[in-house]
Amino acid sequence: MPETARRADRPGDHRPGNRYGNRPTMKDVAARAGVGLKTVSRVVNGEPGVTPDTERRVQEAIEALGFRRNDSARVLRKGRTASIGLVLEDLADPFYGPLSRAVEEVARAHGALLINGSSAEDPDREQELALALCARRVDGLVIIPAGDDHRYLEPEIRAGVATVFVDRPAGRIDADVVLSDNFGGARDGVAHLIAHGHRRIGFIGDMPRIHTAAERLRGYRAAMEDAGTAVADGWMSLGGTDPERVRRAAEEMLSGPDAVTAVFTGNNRVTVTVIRVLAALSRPVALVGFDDLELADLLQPGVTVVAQDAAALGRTAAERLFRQLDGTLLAPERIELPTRLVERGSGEIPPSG
Amino acid sequence: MPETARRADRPGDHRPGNRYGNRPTMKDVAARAGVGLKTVSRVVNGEPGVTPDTERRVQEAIEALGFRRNDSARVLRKGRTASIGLVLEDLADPFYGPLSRAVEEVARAHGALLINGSSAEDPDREQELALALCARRVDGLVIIPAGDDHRYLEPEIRAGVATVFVDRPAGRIDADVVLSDNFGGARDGVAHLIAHGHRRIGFIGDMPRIHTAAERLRGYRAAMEDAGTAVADGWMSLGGTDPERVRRAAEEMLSGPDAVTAVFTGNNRVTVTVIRVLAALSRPVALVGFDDLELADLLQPGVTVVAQDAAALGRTAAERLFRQLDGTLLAPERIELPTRLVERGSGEIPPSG
DNA sequence: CTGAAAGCGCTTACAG
DNA sequence: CTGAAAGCGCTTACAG
Repeated sequence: MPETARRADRPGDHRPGNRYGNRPTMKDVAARAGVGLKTVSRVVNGEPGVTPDTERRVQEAIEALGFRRNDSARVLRKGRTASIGLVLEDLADPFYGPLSRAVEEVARAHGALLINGSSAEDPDREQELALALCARRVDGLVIIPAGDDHRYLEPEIRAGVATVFVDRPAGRIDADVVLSDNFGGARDGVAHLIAHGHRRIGFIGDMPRIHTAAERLRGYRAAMEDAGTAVADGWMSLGGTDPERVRRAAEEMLSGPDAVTAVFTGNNRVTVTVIRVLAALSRPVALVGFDDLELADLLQPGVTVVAQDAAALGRTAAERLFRQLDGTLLAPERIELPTRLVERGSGEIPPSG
Repeated sequence: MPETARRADRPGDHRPGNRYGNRPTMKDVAARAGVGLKTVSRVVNGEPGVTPDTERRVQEAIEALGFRRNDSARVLRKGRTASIGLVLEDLADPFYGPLSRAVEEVARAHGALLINGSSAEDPDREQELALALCARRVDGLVIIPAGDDHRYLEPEIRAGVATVFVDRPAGRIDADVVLSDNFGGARDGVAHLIAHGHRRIGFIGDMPRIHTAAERLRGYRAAMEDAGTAVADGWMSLGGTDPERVRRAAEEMLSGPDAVTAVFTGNNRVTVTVIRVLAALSRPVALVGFDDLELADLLQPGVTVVAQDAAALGRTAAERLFRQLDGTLLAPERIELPTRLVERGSGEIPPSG
C-alpha cells in the first residue's frame, strides 16, 4: 500500500504539530523518482523539456507520495498570490451575497481565490481586516468601506496592492470607486410618489455618516425641492437600521397633524420594518424603498422599489481591479451605475386623507 | 519625505512587475535601523528581550519604510496559515449568507481568515476548489458538498487538513458532518398538513442526488405512511429548482382528478416559485416550505415553514473544525441540528373541495 | 533534456 | 540583550 510506504519513508511522522502534517515536498518526489528538483518542478508545472519516460517516473512518485504543490511557497517566490480580498459589511446581508458572488466569478476567471471578511460596519475592523489581507499579500482589495478615512491604505497602494472601493467612496484618498446612482435613484423614487399626488412624504434612512444614506437623503430633498414642497423636520429620520429605531421613526411621522401620506425608505433593512408598520395601519400609505427585496412582488400591495444591481457593482469593481493588475489602467475613476424604479403597487397608492 | 527616501534606497524600483511592488522587507528595516534581522523580527512580533532604545529605532525604520510583515513568508516557515476554506454552493443564495458569516466569526475568533468559493452545485468544481484551497495550505476546510464522492480528499486529510462537512454528508469517506434534521423536519411539516385535514399532499423538491432533497422526500413519505395515506406517483416531483420546472410540476399536481389540496416544498427556491403559482390560483391550497424566507410572515397568508438555523450550522461546523486543529477531537461524528416548524397561515388552510 | 545553486521573506535554534 | 546561519518549499537564472 502506498500510504504505508509513505509513512515508513518518513520517520519523523509521529511528532505532534509537525509542519503541514509532514507533507511530501518536491524534494521527496525528486528523491523517490531519482531525478533533480527542477525536473519535478517542470512536470508539476507542465513545462516542456522532459522526456516521456522521466515524466512518467515523476508522476508515479507524485501519486505514490500524495504530493500536492505548496502554492504558499510558490507564491513567495513568484510575488503574486493569485488571491484578492473582499471587505464588506456583513456576509449575511442579502444585498452582499450577489455582490460577493460576482466578485468571486471574476476572480475565478482570472485564476484567483477570494478571501472575504465582514467589517460589521466598524471602521476599525475594516482597517484591521484590510491590513491583514495586505499582510497576506493579496494582489488586490475590493472594499465596501465602513470608515471614511482610508489613508491607512496609502503605503499598501503605493506598494502595488490594487484597490477598488464599491458601494461607497473612499475617504481622503484618490482611488477607483464603483457606486450606484444613489442620489438619482432616491430622487426618482421620491418624484414617483410626488407624481402620484403625494406632498407629505417621509424619509427613513441609515446613519448619516454612511455615504449612501447621505446621498439618498440628498435625492429626497432634491425631489421635494423640484416639486416646490417644503420638508418638515419630522419627516426625515436617519439612524441605525435596527427594527425598534425604524419602527419608532415610522410611527412618529405617520401620526399627528403633519402625518405623511407616503414613505421613502433608504435601504432594504429599513424597508422591511416599515412594511411591517404599514401592514398594521388602518389607512393605506404609499411606500417606495431603496433596494429590491425577494418576494416584494408577492406582498399586498407589491412593494415598489428603486433597485440597484448588486451583482453588477461587484462585477464592475472586480473587473477594474484586474485591469489595475494588468497595468492597463490609468487614473482612478468614479463609476456610477444606474438604478431602476420597479413599480409594484405600494408606490402608486394615492394620498389618503 | 520618507516615501522619496524609500524609493531612492531601492534602485531596482522601476522594473515593471517587480515582486510585491518592491515592498521593504525585514532586511531593509534591519539595515536602516542598524540592527540584526532577528531584532527586527523580535520587535515586529512583540517578543521580549529588546531594549527600549533599540525598539524605538526599529519602529522608526518600520514607519519610515512603510514596512508590513509578509505573512505569506511567515506562514511558510511556521507551517500553519491561519486561514480556512469554505466551499459552498452559491454565495448569492440567501441560505448561505448567514452560514458563511457564522463560519467567518468563528474563524475570526481563532485569528484565521476565510477563503470561500462557490461550487455552483458542480462536483468537479467542488473538487477543483477544495484542492486549490489545500494547495494554499489552508489549515482546514468546511465543505457543503456538491458531489457524493470525497475520496479525493483522503490524502489531504491524512496530511493534516481539518475537514468538516455541512448541510450534506461526506461521500465515501469518514468525516465530521453537521446537518439539519432534514428527515424529521420534513416529516413534521407534512404531519402538520395531515393534522389540518389534508390527505392529498404534493412534494416538490430538489434533484434526488442531493442528500437534503432525498432526506426530505423520505420525511414526506414517512409522514404519509404514518397517516396510512397512499401516495400517488404524480404527487412527488424532484428535479432542478429553476422556476419553469417547479412551476410545471406544481401546476401538474394541482390539476386533474387527483389534484392535491396541499403542497410541501423542499427548499427556499422551490417555495418561492410555488407561492407564485398558488397566488394565481382561485382556490386556496395549503403550503408548508422547508427553509424560512424573509418577509414570509408578511405574505397573505403568511408562509408556514420548517426553518433551519443556517448560522448554527456554520458555527457548529467551524467550532468543530478548530477543535480538530486543537487536537482535542476524537472520531468523526455526525451532528444533527433540530428544525423548527413556524406556523404562519399557509400551512393551516383546510383542504378545499 | 536535466540539475545544482541561489533566493523569495520570514522563523527557528543556537551562540555570544 | 543581540545576531549569524540554516531552512520552510518552491522558482529563477544559469550551466551543462
